[in-house]
Amino acid sequence: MQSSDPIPSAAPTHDPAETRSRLLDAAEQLFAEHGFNGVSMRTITGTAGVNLAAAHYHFQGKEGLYRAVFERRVVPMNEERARLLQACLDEEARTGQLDPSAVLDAFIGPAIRISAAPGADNFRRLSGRASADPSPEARRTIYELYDTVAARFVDILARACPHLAQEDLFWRLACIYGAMMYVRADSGRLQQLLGSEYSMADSSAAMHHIIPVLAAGLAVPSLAKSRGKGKRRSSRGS
Amino acid sequence: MQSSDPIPSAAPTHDPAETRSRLLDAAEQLFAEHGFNGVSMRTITGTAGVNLAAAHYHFQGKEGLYRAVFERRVVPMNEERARLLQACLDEEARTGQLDPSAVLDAFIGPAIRISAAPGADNFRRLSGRASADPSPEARRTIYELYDTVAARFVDILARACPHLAQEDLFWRLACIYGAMMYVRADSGRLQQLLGSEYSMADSSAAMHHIIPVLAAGLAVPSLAKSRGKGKRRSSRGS
DNA sequence: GTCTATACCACGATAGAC
DNA sequence: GTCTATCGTGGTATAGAC
Repeated sequence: MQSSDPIPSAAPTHDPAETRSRLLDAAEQLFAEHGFNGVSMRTITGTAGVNLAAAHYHFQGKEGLYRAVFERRVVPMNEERARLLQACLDEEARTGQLDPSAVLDAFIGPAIRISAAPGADNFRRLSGRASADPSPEARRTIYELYDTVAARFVDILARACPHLAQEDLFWRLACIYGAMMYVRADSGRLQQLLGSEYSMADSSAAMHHIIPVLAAGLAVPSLAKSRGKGKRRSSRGS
Repeated sequence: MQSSDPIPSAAPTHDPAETRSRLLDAAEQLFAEHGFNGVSMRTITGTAGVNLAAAHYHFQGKEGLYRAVFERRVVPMNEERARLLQACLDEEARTGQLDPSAVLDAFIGPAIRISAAPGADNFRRLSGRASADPSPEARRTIYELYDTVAARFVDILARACPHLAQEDLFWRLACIYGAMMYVRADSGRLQQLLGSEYSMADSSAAMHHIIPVLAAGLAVPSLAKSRGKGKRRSSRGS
């Protein structure tokens, strides 16, 4: 090649990809340990060995960095969720049956097994806490990343549980989401209370124990006080 | 009165009790909305109409104020929990039976119904988030307030579920705590996903739906891979 | 396009006047 | 018991070097 270099990343002062990933790794760890508002950009950039303003250049500030930390992990996780949910639907097309346990597995599994990805253990705790932790604005930002697949999950789960009214579904999902987030957040509270050494980082144990318990909760008959009707889908008139 | 005033609280510049409660109310609301690190002492004192340094005088800083917000609500809540748990034990002494549902009710009920107390609705969300939200140090501080009664609950629940190994108990408690905290934290996520208007602030609906679901989860037989033994207390070999 | 140096205002905390 | 002044540090923004 001659003087005018058509390859933009041929010889940058520093490697941008390296700078970005160093920032993401440091931010992931520190956000997980101290929460969004509990860490300073100066601490993150110091840990990453990157200049403060360079972080602003790449991520447009703290919120942008926070969001980028999530995007890196959530995008592949969503793909796995979508794939497993589709497998449930395929199974339904074949057998005419939709197993609530399989649907739970397709949604919770990727969220729990994420700690198996290299370096993602910090993200597991971070994402568990993020569902409640930050300010409403920050939560919305994160929720957006999950929205499409989460809505799909809720829809399929509702189909798998035709005995449940919308009201039932709401509260059972509270138990499902609550358990999933509590395990991901891994506060250490139960180890402390039980004086035991079981670890929530053990994703296969988590799945083995939690899915059947949540499935048993889903199997409980409707508890909706069906005054008038109050049942689910279709003509949900007032 | 002449120059030296022997009565300390006769005519203070402002009423200390008023100052304290105004600060607690403002802090409770703002901490619930934005988290510990998401609010400034200046915002809290500004909302309360109290001077910044006066807040430091009364609560020794931000952490002290945070802890005081919890103490005000948790102490009476613990008393109710202890009372209801004792009722479970009395019932057991009479009938020889310990109902897991009743034990769940005794522990979760006071935590959910707390939003019925005047002004405590903010605290419900705050306490739900606090289980994961703040830094580890701040979490320890809060956990201490719950410790005694929580340990008692775990113990009684274990007795009510003799079919469960310690390992089972660990994961079922994760579901129980997860659901309880998720309902208290009330992130608005499920309303958004379901497009429905059910409110987690409705404590009687929450109890009506959640207790039977969690109880069904407790009723699931042991899932512990009892290799060797792994079972719980005494010598209930596999 | 990538990064460094630096300046800005708000924060939590404290000392000392009233 | 309450307030003012002040200090070190936080997130953010910009100017300009490479």
